[in-house]
Amino acid sequence: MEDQIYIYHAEMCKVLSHPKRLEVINVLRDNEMTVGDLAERLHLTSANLSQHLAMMKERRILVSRKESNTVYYRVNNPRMLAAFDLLREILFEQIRGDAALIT
Amino acid sequence: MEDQIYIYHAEMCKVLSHPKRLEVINVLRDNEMTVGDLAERLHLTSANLSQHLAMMKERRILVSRKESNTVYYRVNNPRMLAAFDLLREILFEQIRGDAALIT
DNA sequence: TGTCTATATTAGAATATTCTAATTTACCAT
DNA sequence: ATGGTAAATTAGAATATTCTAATATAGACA
Repeated sequence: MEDQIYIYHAEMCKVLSHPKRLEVINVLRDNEMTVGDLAERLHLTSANLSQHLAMMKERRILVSRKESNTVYYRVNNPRMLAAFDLLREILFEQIRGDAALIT
Repeated sequence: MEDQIYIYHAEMCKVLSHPKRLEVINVLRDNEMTVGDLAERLHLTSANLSQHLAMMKERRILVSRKESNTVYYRVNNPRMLAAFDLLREILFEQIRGDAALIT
């Protein structure tokens, strides 16, 4: 069903609709990182971050690998970064437009 | 602040995180439409649709024009359609990958 | 003015999301 | 085995989102 695609699409957007989850994507843009390092970088508790990561992994935005005790996460698909960047550019364009109105 | 960009970005994604709002974007891809026609097409009450439209207009995903009694909505920026299409393609790619695993 | 039609707004109940704190699991080292 | 460390899971309170139903607004026209 066509409806189902909209539901998947919406679910994907929902995962992207949290500032910290977006920051995870951006920080993992070209490096994998451990949960601990990410938690420190984003100022999140590792419990809370684990929840965000699980959600992103479930939607296959991220993948992980385990090395002994620590888990490394990375972005699964570079096209997701392209989508991230495109939306961000649209936002910048809007903000630039607003600034121009004020001046 | 850099944080503020993530917040804006997340808010934009939140608006995109509802199947009916995504359907609005797709249906308005190359036509403007009245609230009534959209409501019928999407099987929504016009009250509920109005709420979705107001939200999308506030984030400038949509713009409207009024002609006497009726209001026409359209997509504000074609790049938003590009972002829509890109994410949708990533989803299709994922789903194709899943299907391949099953076969 | 009064009425009709199209859209918007508001209030509130049902549901979903988010964070914190506590517990659990997995793996390593002694 | 025991203890230590990294990450994941669970429960639950606080907050946010969504829909429905009722009301309000704006414009057309008799």
